[in-house]
Amino acid sequence: MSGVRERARVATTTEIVRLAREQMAAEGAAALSLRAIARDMGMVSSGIYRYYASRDELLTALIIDSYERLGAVAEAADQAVRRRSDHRARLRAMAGAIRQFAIDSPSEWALLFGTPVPGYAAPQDTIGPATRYTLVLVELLGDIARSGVRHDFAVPRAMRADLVRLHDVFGLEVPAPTIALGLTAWAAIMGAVSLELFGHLHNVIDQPGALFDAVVDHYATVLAP
Amino acid sequence: MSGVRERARVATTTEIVRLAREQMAAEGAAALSLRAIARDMGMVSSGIYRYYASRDELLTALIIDSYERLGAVAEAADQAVRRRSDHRARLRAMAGAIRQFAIDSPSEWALLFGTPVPGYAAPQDTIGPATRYTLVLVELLGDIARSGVRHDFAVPRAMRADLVRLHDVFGLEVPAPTIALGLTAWAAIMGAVSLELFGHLHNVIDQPGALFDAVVDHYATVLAP
DNA sequence: AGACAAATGTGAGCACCGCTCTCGCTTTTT
DNA sequence: AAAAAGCGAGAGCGGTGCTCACATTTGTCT
Repeated sequence: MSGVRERARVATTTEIVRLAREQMAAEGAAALSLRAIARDMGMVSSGIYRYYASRDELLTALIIDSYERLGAVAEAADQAVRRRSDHRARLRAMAGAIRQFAIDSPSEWALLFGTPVPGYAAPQDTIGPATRYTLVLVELLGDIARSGVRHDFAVPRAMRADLVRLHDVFGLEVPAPTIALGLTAWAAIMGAVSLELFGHLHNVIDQPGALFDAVVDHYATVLAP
Repeated sequence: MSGVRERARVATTTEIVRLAREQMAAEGAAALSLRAIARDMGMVSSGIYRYYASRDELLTALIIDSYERLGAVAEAADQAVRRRSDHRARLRAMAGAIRQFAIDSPSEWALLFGTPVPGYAAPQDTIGPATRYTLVLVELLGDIARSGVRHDFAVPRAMRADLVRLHDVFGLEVPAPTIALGLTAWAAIMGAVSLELFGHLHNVIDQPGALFDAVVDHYATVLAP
């Protein structure tokens, strides 16, 4: 156990992932080529398949890794706000970190939130890491609720059962209107970042980041008055 | 002029687009294959290039067409609301039509708002049709403003210059806070639809459409109180 | 009506892709 | 020391976008 081979294997897989990220950053996620990675490693193309059984498997590994990193930056941004009761600052920090992640590595953002790769179905392994960054928002909503803030929002009928389930199964102690508004904020943040990143704002406004600012400002006042 | 040849050419290009849509619906936008289209038409693969010089050119044609259709459904939904002063109903109708478009043809939605195809840069031809569906929202915002509603929203600094430009260049007579909030609503709607369509809600809530409902409800009260 | 040119389709070919399989070689386990 | 498992090489299959020389069809102009 823990022989030369194992260490070599870890090194090889790490190198594959590194080259995959490099290639993804340069050419986009859909252009990821196992053959090119093998070529860069001085290996014959079939050798890659000893480490990743298919292109989808490598994609899954990259996706999980990206979700973890996104979760990590969101958590770090939230934790960096010293005054924990400054909920607006925490929302701004969290959302800003998510946007910065997208700007820093657009290919990763596209991998996570862009068009699903055709024929690729996200396996179970991804759903855990995928929810990590959303938990930061849920935590914040909990703190807002605990501070006594109550939101006046008529929760849509279709959402009520889900919120009851979240309460019963996950022990979520946040009022339904707060969660519902929080999910709305989540959608708006994700939408603003994606619209900005995918270039849909260039023909509307000159400073694409302004839409993000507006979204965050709006929800800062809505969620943490 | 207007000879047999021209009609045959139109028929062929139409057939190509039809088959492309079919294929896209079945396998996703990124899996679109010129060879497969040629095969379906009983033509040798190189023949396609007489009609579309490249895969990207065909994609551009599909994108423009999809933008036009999205714009058309949004316009139709808005126009179908008889009481023009019922701004909430118009917002719901417009947003609902956009969501329905996405659900009906997810591959088209992915083509417009998903990951940009790697190496593909949207040419100038697309920006006109691309803005058509947003004009429906802008029109609505104008009617809301003209009805006397004033929104209390601090427009982000980065957005002010853009809104001034929209006013000066396009003659947009809508107060800045209204436009800013409207753009926020736009981001939220797009985000909710994309999150739902790309399957990012399945692990959060059971009824993915509920988030969309919440978003629309929220902005109905915010924009048209 | 006939000549000419443009439009159209053909088939071979290039370079790439994901992926499979077999064959030796090496490291690890028994 | 023998058996097993892991690994890289190489050939090969079927697919892709795209180019090019060639033949054929078709519309137009003299």
